Amino acid sequence: MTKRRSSSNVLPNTLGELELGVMEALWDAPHLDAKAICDVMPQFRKPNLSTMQSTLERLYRKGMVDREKRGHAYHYFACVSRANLLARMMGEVIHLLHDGRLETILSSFVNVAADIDQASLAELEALIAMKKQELEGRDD
Amino acid sequence: MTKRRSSSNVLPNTLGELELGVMEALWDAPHLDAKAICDVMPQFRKPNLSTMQSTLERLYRKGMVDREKRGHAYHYFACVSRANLLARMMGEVIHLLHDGRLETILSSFVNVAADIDQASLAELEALIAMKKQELEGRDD
DNA sequence: TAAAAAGCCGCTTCTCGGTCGGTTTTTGGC
DNA sequence: GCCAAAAACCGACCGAGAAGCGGCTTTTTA
Repeated sequence: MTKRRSSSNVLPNTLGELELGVMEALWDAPHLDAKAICDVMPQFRKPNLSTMQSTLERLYRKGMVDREKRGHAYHYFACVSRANLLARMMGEVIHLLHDGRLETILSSFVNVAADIDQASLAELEALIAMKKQELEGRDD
Repeated sequence: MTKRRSSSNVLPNTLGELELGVMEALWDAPHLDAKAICDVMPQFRKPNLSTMQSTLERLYRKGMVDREKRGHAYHYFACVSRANLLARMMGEVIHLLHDGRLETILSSFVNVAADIDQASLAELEALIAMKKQELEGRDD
C-alpha cells in the first residue's frame, strides 16, 4: 500500500507563474484567444502557442476561466476576478494556519496591511463599517 | 537555452502537509526531537523516522525551525510563529495579486474575515485602532 | 561491548506546472 | 471543392519540490 501523497491539497487555488500571467492578461481585457494572450505576454517569457493552449486548458479545468467558440478559435475570459482570487487564496491561507483564535489571523493581517501603507488602515475601517451594515441588513 | 522554469517562485513560504503538521506540533510544544514528533502525529499519517528527519531537515534549511543537539538527538523548535507564518503567507499572496489599489486587497480580506465570523469585524476594528496608535507613536 | 537510537545519505515516487511536437479539425480564400 | 493556414487536441517529457524510505555510520547507554 502506497502512502498517502498529499501536499497537493494545500492551497488548491495557487497558480503557476504563467497561469497567473494569463489571468493578468484576462483581467485587463474582456476576452482574448490563445494567440492574443501569447502576443500580450512580455517578450522574456513568450510561450509557444501550444503551451498557451494547454495552460488555458488547465485554467479552464480549474474553473479560473471560461471560454466560448468565436469562429474557429476559443475566446477565453476570466470567470474569477482578481479580488475574488485574492479572497480565495487568503481564505485558504487562513484556513491552513487557523488556530481558532481570531486574534492571530487579524493581527497578522493588520501587520501586513500596515506594512503596505498607513493609509490602508483608514480604508480598512471604512470597509469594515460597510461590511457591518451589510451583515446586519441580511442578519435574521 | 532552456526556458525559464519558474512557478517555483510563487509563494516560497508554502509548506507541504507533513511540514505543516510538524510546525503544528512544534507550536504546541517548546521543543521536540524527531522521534517525539513522529509519536505526536495522528495515526493515519505517521511517517517513518527517516521521513520525519528529512522533513525536519527541509524545514531547517527553509529557516522555519531551529535545532540544537541534546545528547545525541537534535531538538527542534519553531523559529517562526504561527502568526508570523500567517503574515508571511498573506503578504506573499497579496504581493502576488496586488494591482496597486488597496481597495482590492482590503475588501478581499474583509470578506474573508466576515465569512469566518461576524464578531471578527469588531475585533478587526479594535486591532486597527491599536495599530494606528502604534504607527502614530513612531511616526515622525 | 553490543544493541538501540539517531544522524546522514541518497534514491525513488508522485504531483504539478511548463513546454512542445505531431496530428486532426476547422475554416476561409481561391 | 480543394488547399493552406491556424487552432484544437493529444500525448509526451522535463524539472522542481514534497514525501517516503532503506541502509550505513555514528553515538549513546545499558
